[in-house]
Amino acid sequence: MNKRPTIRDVAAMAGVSVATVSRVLSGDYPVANATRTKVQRAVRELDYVVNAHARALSGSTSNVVALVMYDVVTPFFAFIASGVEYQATESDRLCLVCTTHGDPDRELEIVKLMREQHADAVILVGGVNMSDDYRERMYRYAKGLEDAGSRLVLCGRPSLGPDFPAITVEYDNAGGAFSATSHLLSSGHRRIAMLGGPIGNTTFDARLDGYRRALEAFRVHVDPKLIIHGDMSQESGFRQVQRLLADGVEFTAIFAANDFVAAGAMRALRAAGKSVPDDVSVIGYDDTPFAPELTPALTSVHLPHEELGRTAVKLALQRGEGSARQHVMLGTHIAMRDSVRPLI
Amino acid sequence: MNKRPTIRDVAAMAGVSVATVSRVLSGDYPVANATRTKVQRAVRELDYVVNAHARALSGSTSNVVALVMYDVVTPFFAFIASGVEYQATESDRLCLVCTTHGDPDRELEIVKLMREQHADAVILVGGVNMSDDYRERMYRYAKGLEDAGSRLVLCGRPSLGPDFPAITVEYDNAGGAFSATSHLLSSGHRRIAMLGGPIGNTTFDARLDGYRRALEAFRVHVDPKLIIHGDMSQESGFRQVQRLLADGVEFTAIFAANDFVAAGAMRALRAAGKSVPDDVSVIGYDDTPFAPELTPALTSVHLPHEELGRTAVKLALQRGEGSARQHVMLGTHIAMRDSVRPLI
DNA sequence: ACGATTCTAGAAAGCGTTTACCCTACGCGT
DNA sequence: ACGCGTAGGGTAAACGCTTTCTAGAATCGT
Repeated sequence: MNKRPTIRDVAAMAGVSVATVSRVLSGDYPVANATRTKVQRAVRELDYVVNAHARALSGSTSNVVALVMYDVVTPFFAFIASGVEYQATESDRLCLVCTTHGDPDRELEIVKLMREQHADAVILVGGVNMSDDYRERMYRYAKGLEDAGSRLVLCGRPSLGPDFPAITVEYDNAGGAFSATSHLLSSGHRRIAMLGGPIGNTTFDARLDGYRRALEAFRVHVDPKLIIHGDMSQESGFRQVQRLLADGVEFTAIFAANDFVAAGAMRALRAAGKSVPDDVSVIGYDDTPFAPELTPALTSVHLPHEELGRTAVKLALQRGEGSARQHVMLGTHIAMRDSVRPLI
Repeated sequence: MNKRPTIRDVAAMAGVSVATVSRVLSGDYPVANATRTKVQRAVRELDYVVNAHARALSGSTSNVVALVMYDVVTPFFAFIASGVEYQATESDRLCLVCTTHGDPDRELEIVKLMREQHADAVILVGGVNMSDDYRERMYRYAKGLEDAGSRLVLCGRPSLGPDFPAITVEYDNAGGAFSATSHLLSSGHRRIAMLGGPIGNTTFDARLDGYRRALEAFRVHVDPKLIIHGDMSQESGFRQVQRLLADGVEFTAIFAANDFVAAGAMRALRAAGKSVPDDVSVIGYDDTPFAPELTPALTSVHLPHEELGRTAVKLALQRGEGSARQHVMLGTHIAMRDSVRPLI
C-alpha cells in the first residue's frame, strides 16, 4: 500500500518549491505557464489530492456546512436537507448531517462537535421545545459558534430576537394554518377538528395558533374538545380520529398538523365508514409527495422546503457584517386537491 | 469577538504544558488527579474545544464517514442514510452527505473530495449504470481511497469481485422481485405487467431479472409487451399504465419497480375505472411509509434499509485486515396488504 | 545604460494538535 | 544504601498546508 503523496512530493517531482505547488493549486497567485504545467503533470502523475485538514488548519475555512435536524427520513426534514445540500455544493461546501431525534442534550453535543469542526455554518432545522433554559443555552451556543467563526442559522424555527447572533429563515407556519383553516371555514365548515402535534413545540404551537386565529376571524367558537395533541405519526392520526368518534364529538372537517397524521385520520374515517370528503373534509400540512396519491388526493399546505434550505445556506455564506443576523420569512400556499368539499 | 482559545491557552491557565492538557483530554495517559482537575477547570473556564482539523492532521483519523447517494429525499435513500447516520454517531463519527443525482462525473468529483477529507469510510449507495468504464474507474477510486486510508463500501450495489478493495453490503434485489412475482403467480395471475426502471441500472435490472426468473420458474411466457421501462416517478407509473391500456395489452396484475411507480399506476387504473385489486392486482417495491396509506393499502417488497446502512458503517469501521473486502447480502420479505387478490 | 517596476518563485513562519522521547522523583526489594 | 521500575509531566518534532516576506530575473521608461 502506497503512502499518500504530500505537497512536498509533488514539489520534488516538479522541481519547484511547495509554495509554488500550493499556488498552482489554489490558482490565485500568478505562476508562469511552464511551471504550472510541470506542477499539474506531477499532480496527475502522483494522483495527489490536498489534505483538507491541513488546509483548514492553515487557511481559515473548512468548507463545511453542518445540518442539524430531528431525523433524516421525515419528508419535511429531507426536503429541507435537499435544499441545503444543493446550495452547499453550489457553493463548494461539503455537508455534515446530524440528527437529534428530539434530544436537547444531543443537540448541545452536536453544536460542540461543530465548533470542533469549524463549520462555516451550522443550520438548526425545525421546531423545538422552547423551554425555560432553551433561550439561555441557545445564546451560549451562538456565542461559541460566533467565536469559532461559524454562522448559526435557525431554519424553520422562530428567531430569538434581533440582537441574537443568528440568521433566521422561517416559513409562515401560523399563516399556513390560518389559510388552511380559513379554506375550510369559507367552505362552510364550522366544526373543524385540529389534530395537533406535541405541546410546546414551536412548529405545532404556531399551526395551532393559526387555526385558532382563523376561527376567531370567522367568529367561530374554539371548542377545546376539537383540539387533540399527539405525536406526528400516521398511527397518532388514526387513534386521534378513533377517539373523536368514540367520544361522540361532532365535526365535519379535520385540519391535521401534517400529512402523515392526515393519512392516518383518513384511514380511521374510512374504517368507520365515513367518506372523505362527502362526510368529512380533511386538510394536511407539508404537502408531502404522497399527498396526491392518497384517496382522495389530499389537500395540503405547501411549504417551500427546498428554498428554506437553500436560503439558509445562501445567507450564512454571504460575507459582510450586517449579514450575520438577518431574518427572512417565506410564504406558504394551499395545494388544492380532492379531500375538501363545501358543506351544503 | 473573542478569539477562540487554543490548547496553549488552556495549558497556560492551568499552569501545565500542552502535552498534559492533551493527555487529560484524550484520557489515555496517566495524569495526577490534582492536575486533571486544574486542566478541566481551565477548559470549562475558557469554553475550550479542540480543533478537529489539527487533531486529524496530527493523529490519523478524521472521525468522519461519507455517504454518497442519488438524492436525499427518496425514501429508499433516506432510510439507508438514516441507518448510516445512526451507526456513525454510535461509533462517534460524523456523517458527511453528498448527492450525485445520477451524474457519474459528480460521483468521481465527490470521491476525490472524500480523499481530501480523509474520511474513515466512503459509502456509495444504490444502483448505478454499469457502463464499460465504470469498473475501471471504480477500481481507480478504490485504490485512491485505500491509499488515503479510507474504507470503500458499496451499499445496495453489486460487488465488483472478491479481489476488489471494497466492502459490499447488498440486499437481495432479484430475490425480492422473484418473491413478489411468485406471489402474484401463485395467486393465479399469468399476465403480469412489469413497470421497470431505467435500463442498465443495476438495481432495476436485478428486479427485472427476478421477475423473469419467477415467470420462467412457473413456466409462464415472458411477454415483452408486458415490460415497460421508465424513470421511477409517480408520473412515470401513471403514464406507463395509460400506455398499456391504450395499447390494449391484457394484464391482471402489475409489478412496479418501486412504490412511487405503483402509486402512479394505481391512480391511472382508478382513472380508467379499473378497481384495485378486483380488476388488477398491484405490488410495489421498497415498502415506503405511505404504502399502507394508499387505497387499497399497497403490498410491497420490504427492504432492510436501515440495517443496510448500519451494516455498511459497522463493517467499514471494523479493524483488522481481512475485513477490508467482505460481502454481505441481506434478505427481503413481502409486506402483504390489500392490493393483491387471487385470480378466480 | 540604469534605476524602477513587475513577474516569478523560494524560505520559513505559523496553524493547533499528538506523541516520541527524556527527565525527575518516589517506592521497593535486597 | 543502592539500583530499578514506574508514575507524572515537560520539550520539541512532526502532521501538510497557506501565506508573508524576501529576492533574483525580466521588462520598461527615459
